[in-house]
Amino acid sequence: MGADTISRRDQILDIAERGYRRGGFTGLSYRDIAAALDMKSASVHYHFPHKEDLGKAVVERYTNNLLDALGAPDAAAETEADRLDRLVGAYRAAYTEGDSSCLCAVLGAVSPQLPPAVQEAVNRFFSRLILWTETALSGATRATDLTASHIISALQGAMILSVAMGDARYLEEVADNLTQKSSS
Amino acid sequence: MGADTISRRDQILDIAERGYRRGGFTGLSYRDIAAALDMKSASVHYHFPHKEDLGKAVVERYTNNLLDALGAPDAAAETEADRLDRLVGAYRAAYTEGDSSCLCAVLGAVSPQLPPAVQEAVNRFFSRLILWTETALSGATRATDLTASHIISALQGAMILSVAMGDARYLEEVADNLTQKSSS
DNA sequence: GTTTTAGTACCTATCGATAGGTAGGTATCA
DNA sequence: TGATACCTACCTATCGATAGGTACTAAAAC
Repeated sequence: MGADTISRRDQILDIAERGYRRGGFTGLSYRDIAAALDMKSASVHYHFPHKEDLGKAVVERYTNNLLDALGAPDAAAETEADRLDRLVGAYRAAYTEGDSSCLCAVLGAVSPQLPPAVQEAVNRFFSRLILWTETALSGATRATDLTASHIISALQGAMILSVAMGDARYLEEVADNLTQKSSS
Repeated sequence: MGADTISRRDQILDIAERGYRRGGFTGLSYRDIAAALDMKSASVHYHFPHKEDLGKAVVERYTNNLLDALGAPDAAAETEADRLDRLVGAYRAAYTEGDSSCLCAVLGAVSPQLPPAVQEAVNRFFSRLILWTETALSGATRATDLTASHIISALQGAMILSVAMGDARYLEEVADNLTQKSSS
């Protein structure tokens, strides 16, 4: 397959990511995915034999994409405020992309009910994101006195609030609040 | 039925609340509820004809219970810090009760996929909670400079983080952070 | 006082639909 | 030939919901 063509596997992951973010793990079936791609559900099984495989792959890809987008948490040429801006920007972008919640908030909220591999992948998402944030904010410039847990919680919660209320302003307000704190 | 006996209707609501908080709206079936109460699913339909009816009733009861527990947001004999403590305490208690997320965060995260009446009830939960918080913090003593949206977002997000990570410390940390801010 | 009615609260049986998954098959290509 | 990537057909299981039924009770009607 060409470099410019999205593989079928990635197409499935795209649909699944969007579907899980909108409706949760049980809210999207293999048949839904198949229909969206004009194929049959057995073919989805070909790429991902069990739903747990798919869920895990979706979360891992989402995790890697986010951390790639965030970049290094300790690059010498930037401030903590720069990094915090990038984190907040990633959340804004994720909301804008589909008016939906963060994948791992949706899944994490019902974590104990998830298949084990998916649960572990969600756990790793948060561990890595919190570590990134702690590292990003551990420099000398004290961009904010809020902890990494607090920032991630606020962003995740604000995203859900905006989805629940159908209004981006809640996330915007919290995002501004977090980044303006870094200016004060 | 006696005042000390829980009605069948309330038993169903209890099971549904717990089930939805743990597994989301699609994660709990009428048959699950029936099995938990040693009855048949048609009997659940007797009390709540459609799943939408049940979802709405669960959210409304949850909303009323929380706001009752929070009490008046503007009683003269207390400080803003008292009220913030009460809000944070309610979240702590909710987590402790079942190691699960806030009902309306779980539902709100996938709000557009919910039946309309459930979605509206979730919307009303957040509207009322934010209004309560704004009112509680609108006195002269400036207990915190965080907005109501920020506080609710942080608490909701932290609760989900604790569920996802299987560790109460995340919620504890954010809760302490919010209430210690009010002391400074 | 007895019978009828209406309401409550459950049940059995069933429907159509959906869901994860499997076995066996076909077509293509290197 | 083997690998890849799809398909048909089917399985078991589950789900929201419905129709018709039973049992009980209190109140109304006779």
